[in-house]
Amino acid sequence: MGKKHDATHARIVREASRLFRERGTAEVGVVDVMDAAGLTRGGFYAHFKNKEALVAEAITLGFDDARTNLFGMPENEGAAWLARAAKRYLNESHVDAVGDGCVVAALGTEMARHQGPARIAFERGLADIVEGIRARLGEALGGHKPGRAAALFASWVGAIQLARLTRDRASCRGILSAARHATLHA
Amino acid sequence: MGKKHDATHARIVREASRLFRERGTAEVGVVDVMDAAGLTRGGFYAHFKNKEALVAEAITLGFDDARTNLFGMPENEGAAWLARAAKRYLNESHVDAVGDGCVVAALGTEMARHQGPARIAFERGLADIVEGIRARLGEALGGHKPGRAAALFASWVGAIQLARLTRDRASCRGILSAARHATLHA
DNA sequence: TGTACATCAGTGAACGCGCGTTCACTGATGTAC
DNA sequence: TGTACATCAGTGAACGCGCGTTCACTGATGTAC
Repeated sequence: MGKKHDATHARIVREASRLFRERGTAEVGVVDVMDAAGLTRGGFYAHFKNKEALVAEAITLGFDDARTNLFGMPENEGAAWLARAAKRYLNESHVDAVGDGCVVAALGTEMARHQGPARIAFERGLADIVEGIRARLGEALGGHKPGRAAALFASWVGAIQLARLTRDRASCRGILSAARHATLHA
Repeated sequence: MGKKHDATHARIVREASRLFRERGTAEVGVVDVMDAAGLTRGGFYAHFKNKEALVAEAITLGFDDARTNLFGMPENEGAAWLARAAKRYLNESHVDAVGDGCVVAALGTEMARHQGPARIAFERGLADIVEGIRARLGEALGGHKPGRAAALFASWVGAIQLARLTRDRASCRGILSAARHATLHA
């Protein structure tokens, strides 16, 4: 496995991760991904066993992005972290940038039905996120209560999804604002 | 259009609504739906212009179910309604019964990417739900604040989705319990 | 009431198309001596 | 340094399959007289 091979592999996964979030794993074909990576269809199987393997890698990359977004800032615990993370997650540009946004908000419902490697990757990524939130909440913010971190994250995921289903821009902003408020005054 | 035609039509839509929620609109074919309704593929186009039209009707039926579940009980406003609705929505049987469960929790992310009649039907159904919640919350529970009802519903939708992505039963219960708690102590 | 015809509701074979996957191949890069 | 060969990375045509859709048809139900 040479350097060029690895670089190409990474490029395919990155394009796939973006396309899958934008249009769904079922709606985006192997050809679409290879086109986006500037390659032809045949080369795909020199990099992946099959499409399912690509979906799994693309999801893992998506969760890397999510961790960076949620945890990659100076504030790293307690109320300061929570306020900052809510701002970074619950905003209009996240609603618009589906391809670069949270993989749970983009693919959550279809992954809940999925089986196989991609589903495994998704569960692992989600568990990591929830654990990261739990640790940062600490006891003061209820991080020790079972399900608290997951339910908090769920409220963010749901808010982004509903905002994306709301064409009216003012309503969209209202949802985000109410979700932030609920997060910070719970 | 005779009575038999109408009854068959309704049966197709009911089976479709269940199958689409269970397995997704892209993953369920016209043949799957017709098989479930005890018919052959060819008859489909005597009832629907195309698959998209069926998806739209199935979604509308799904929202009918959702309204019945959320609003069809004696308690009809304020804290009493909220407590009862949270119990009916945020429970384990809802997590398990995907085909009979909330259409937003089942198809939310893929509908956010969808265009056309099905998307229109989805937006309308969702707006109805949110308006129903807003009205029942009243001023005392913040129903007059823009986005409050939508953000509340979003937290429920997200909780069901994350619970469905959590294999461990205890964690699943923890999410539901935390989401109920957050709803009632906001 | 009975007969003849029209409409209804659904059948099942066939179609075109797009998708995931395979495979023989080619030009570019690396290696041995 | 130059030559001969091996490996690498990707090409592009072809395949089988499943899906949405069409269509000529058939048996059952309804209607006119």
